[in-house]
Amino acid sequence: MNIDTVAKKFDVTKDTLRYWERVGILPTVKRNQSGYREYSKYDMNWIFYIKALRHAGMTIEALIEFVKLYRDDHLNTDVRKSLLIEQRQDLVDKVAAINQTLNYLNYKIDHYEDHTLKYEQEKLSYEEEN
Amino acid sequence: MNIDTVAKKFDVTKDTLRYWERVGILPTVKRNQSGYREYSKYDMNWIFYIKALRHAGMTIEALIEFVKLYRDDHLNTDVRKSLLIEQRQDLVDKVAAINQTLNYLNYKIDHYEDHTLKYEQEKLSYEEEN
DNA sequence: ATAAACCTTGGTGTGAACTCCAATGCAAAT
DNA sequence: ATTTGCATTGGAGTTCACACCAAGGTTTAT
Repeated sequence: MNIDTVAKKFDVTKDTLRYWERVGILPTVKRNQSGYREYSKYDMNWIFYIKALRHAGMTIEALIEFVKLYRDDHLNTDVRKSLLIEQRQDLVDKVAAINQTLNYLNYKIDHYEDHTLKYEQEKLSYEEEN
Repeated sequence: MNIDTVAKKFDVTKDTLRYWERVGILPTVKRNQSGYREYSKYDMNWIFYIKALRHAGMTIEALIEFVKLYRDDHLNTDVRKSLLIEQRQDLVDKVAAINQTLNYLNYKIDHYEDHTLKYEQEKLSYEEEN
């Protein structure tokens, strides 16, 4: 598949695909005889995955670190698997953080009419030590 | 509370606090007789909230929109409450998106040893149409 | 065979969200 | 009273993650 087709398939720009490859979070894509990129299924799996992780808020920097390790041929499947587990933990943490904000919002919404309570709640929301 | 204390309390830089105020997502902070900012409890509630929403991926742009509406004195509590509910929905959507990526990761991890299956799964993960 | 429509690269530009800096004023310490 | 330190502002600089552009080669259409 050529770059334009892939870009449309995954709803990213061609520039983004070239950028991701250039900084090393996409593998080096095979070229045809005239130098055009030919994306394989393997490449597209990475595109799918990277797009999802970017969408979840992972930085390019973090992804570079991850794929550098992940694609290291010296690693066995166990180590690689544990990298995935680490990555999963990052996402779980992210969800937990957002859920905390959601709790805060839920409380605010539920007690909106009661302004005294609201004040007390907001006080509690970030002051645990005192 | 002065700017340095507040910055440390919420783990943001002083520059960021001034920036947030300048673009309008923090209320105009009261000054003491020598022009120094004096943060109130009310201000700090906003700092807490904005930090959480930024952390959850809300853009400054979106926050400007939100607070402009929210702080509009002409609004009654019902409208303001519905703004919070909208905001909550945004976060719920965000969590849902990350959870989808988590499902993908979970599958990858669970079937890591079986490379054939892995390939099939990755194929399925983004190809629903065909 | 010429034009239109792709692809390539290297490099520059852009917008968001800070981050830093210089000049200046106030405040606390010695 | 002078040094040290923290505050202020306006404005310039930085980083991230692309987006855009020009110059050139290739493929497809007419």
